[in-house]
Amino acid sequence: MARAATTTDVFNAIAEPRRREIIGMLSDGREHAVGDVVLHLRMPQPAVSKHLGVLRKVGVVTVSRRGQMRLYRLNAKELKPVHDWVKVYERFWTHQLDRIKIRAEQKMAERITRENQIGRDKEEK
Amino acid sequence: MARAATTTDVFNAIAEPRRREIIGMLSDGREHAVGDVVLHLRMPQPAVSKHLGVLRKVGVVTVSRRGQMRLYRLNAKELKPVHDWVKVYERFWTHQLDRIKIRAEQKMAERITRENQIGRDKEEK
DNA sequence: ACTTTATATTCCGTTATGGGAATATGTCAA
DNA sequence: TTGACATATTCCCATAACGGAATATAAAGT
Repeated sequence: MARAATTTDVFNAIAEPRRREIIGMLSDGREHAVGDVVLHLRMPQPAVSKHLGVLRKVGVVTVSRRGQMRLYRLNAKELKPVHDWVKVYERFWTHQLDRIKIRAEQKMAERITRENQIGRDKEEK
Repeated sequence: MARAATTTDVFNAIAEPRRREIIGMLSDGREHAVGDVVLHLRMPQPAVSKHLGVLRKVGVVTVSRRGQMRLYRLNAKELKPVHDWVKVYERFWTHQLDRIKIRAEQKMAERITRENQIGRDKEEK
């Protein structure tokens, strides 16, 4: 196997900086035509279409037609898995207090590890 | 050009499910030997070493040596960019109130778009 | 019917990816 | 030193990624 397809999950989809830019442009919650994105982000049209295609397959955007244009809209709830996943690590950089707690836990854990190690050493003797 | 290297930024690094698993295992803030990861996540050792290598290059983990083993520790603050980025979209799925507000904004935006469209149609006549 | 206009799709080339297997490096222990 | 152990690195493979250019589709306008 090679790499997992980008159309597989959201994490892969947002790995592309340009796709994140597109998402950012859609973050106003409004519909945007492909041409808008091309203009604002100054990307070649085929690139935009492709990236939007990826985002659509993952569900991060939805499409609707209006005349000859296609209007893309952000479906942000599909980003929730990313948020949920990374939220777990928030405590590592917020709140001095948490940081102290984490430190304490680490020290404790290390001590136990050390003691276990010593215990094992003795047994092996 | 192909894709940006995974070792380039965090978003690419966490795109790999297995790497997310490894990060998850390190989320206790303690040091873990490569062998621990191999055992707990049941991945072949070279795979683990490679993934840890990627995470280290991005700065998500740090290494230290203890005897013949290398102890990896999570450096979670490197995940903050991801958190910051995705936090922007939190409002889309939390709080009924926000959702209503967003809806209202959308309707309003659509009306304006529609009116502009009509305006343009008239001018072009 | 023909021509713009808007968007999608296809083809191609280069490059990186992740897995597996084998091998290298480095450390401890007898 | 020799050998067991822990981890890293290398090589090869199949795959898919992006970008660019060209082309296809499709809707509107004249």
